[in-house]
Amino acid sequence: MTESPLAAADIGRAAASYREIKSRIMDRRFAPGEKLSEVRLAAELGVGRSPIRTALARLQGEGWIAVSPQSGTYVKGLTDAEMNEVFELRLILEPAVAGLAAERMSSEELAKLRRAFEAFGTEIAEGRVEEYFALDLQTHRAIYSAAGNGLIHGILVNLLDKVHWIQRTSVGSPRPSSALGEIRDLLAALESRDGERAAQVMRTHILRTAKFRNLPAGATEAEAPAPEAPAPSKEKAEPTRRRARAAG
Amino acid sequence: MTESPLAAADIGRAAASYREIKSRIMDRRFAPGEKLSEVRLAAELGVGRSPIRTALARLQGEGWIAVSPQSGTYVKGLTDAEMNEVFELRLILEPAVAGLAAERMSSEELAKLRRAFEAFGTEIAEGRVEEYFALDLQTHRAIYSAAGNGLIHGILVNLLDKVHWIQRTSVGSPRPSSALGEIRDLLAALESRDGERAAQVMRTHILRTAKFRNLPAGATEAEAPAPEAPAPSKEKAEPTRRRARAAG
DNA sequence: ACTAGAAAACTAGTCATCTAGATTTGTGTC
DNA sequence: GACACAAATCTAGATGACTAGTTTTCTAGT
Repeated sequence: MTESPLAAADIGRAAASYREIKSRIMDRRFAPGEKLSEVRLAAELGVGRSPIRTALARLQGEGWIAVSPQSGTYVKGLTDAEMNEVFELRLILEPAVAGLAAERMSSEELAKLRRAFEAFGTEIAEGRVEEYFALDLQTHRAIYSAAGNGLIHGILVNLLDKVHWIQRTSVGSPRPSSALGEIRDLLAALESRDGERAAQVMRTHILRTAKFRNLPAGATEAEAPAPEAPAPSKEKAEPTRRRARAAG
Repeated sequence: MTESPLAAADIGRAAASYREIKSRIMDRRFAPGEKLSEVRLAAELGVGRSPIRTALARLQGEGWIAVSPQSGTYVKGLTDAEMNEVFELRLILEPAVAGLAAERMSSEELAKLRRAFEAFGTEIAEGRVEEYFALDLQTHRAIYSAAGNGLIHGILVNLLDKVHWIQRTSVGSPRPSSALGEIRDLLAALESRDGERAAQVMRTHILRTAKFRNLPAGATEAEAPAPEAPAPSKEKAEPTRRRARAAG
């Protein structure tokens, strides 16, 4: 029943399955530690097992799930250590990419970013948090593209998804209006075509973002105490006990 | 006939197929532009199509092949632009990772690298080029591991495979004994626990490596004039005409 | 009630088969 | 010979059946 969310739109059932499953992981309808049965997913999405397997293989490659042969497929949450790894990688790549973008971004693209920034206003009002996130996302993505390196672009886009997941996982995260100033500085650096400065501003921006993510650390602890992924190793793992399906 | 190179050793047929296919791509038994039929691979490796598909999906994710639905799977060579992308990414990541490694590498691991270096000798004699490459590889891998970031480690290991492929693709590459001095400097920087210096030395090392790679540019042009990959895009591509199998 | 062990259920891995679409080949026409 | 069109062939995509292994559940024995 329910519905058939993916009727092989026009991208193939495997790609559609990938999108749907990843989407559910991203918004935590599939929580970390949850078991994903191929047959159940196939039935639920109205496709055979093959496209599901293709989708899961890709998700595994991107680090979203872990497969234990003959046992089960589990949603892999990021441990604190892995979150730090993501942060560390961003801190290396993003400033460098911002530096490249300062030299390579087209004036048109830059003007577009500037317009989007001006349109936003001067502070992050109550209900406009999502809007700010969108602006931030647009800025980062534009920088990734402008750097003109497809390899790095792919890595960063995937990384940004993980950051997004982390943000949704952690506490609602306070974000002061000063964050807008960071984007303003970033734009200014890009417009001045000063790679060094753009890199430095980006570095600061990411450090601040992480600071507002890290402080929960023991405060809100949303729901599950410590589900996490059940050891991606081929060894005898200890998969968390099968949990009742959250989704209706 | 031939043989059955992978009898599902102990890692599963899919993983074995992945290794074998990637190995053949790496040493150019599967050349860029060559068409890889799933059924042919399956027959050749003595497995069904499913493990082949799993292996190909992974190789696709890593950028080694491109799949055109209902048309064919093609070995994806790296264009000059993509080689530059690899180089650019290395130039960003490796110095940063070397910096981390300088702070985090254990003294034992460091001593092991030192021993391997001392054992090599003072210059790269005639028949010892492969030996030098092994030393270089060992050093780089040790640094990747010592940085203690699994995410970056995975990226760099995959990247190193591409570098390896590029090296085998380009001209035999001249490598002067001065390259040994670079490794010596690198080790010294690591031993002094000076992250900044390690990063700078690594940066120089990579720049020199690239220099000796780039100079062919129009010299030896080994075999195929310009096979390359047939547009990974979903659009109407122009797959190179099926070529006779090179392997006997 | 509790443990041990057997049986049932469930899992991903693999295979053979079928399908839809792209490509190549063959053939007739001019 | 050159072109247009149709048929045959080859491709990856997808499916259902089956396998080997794990995990859970049931049951017998104490």
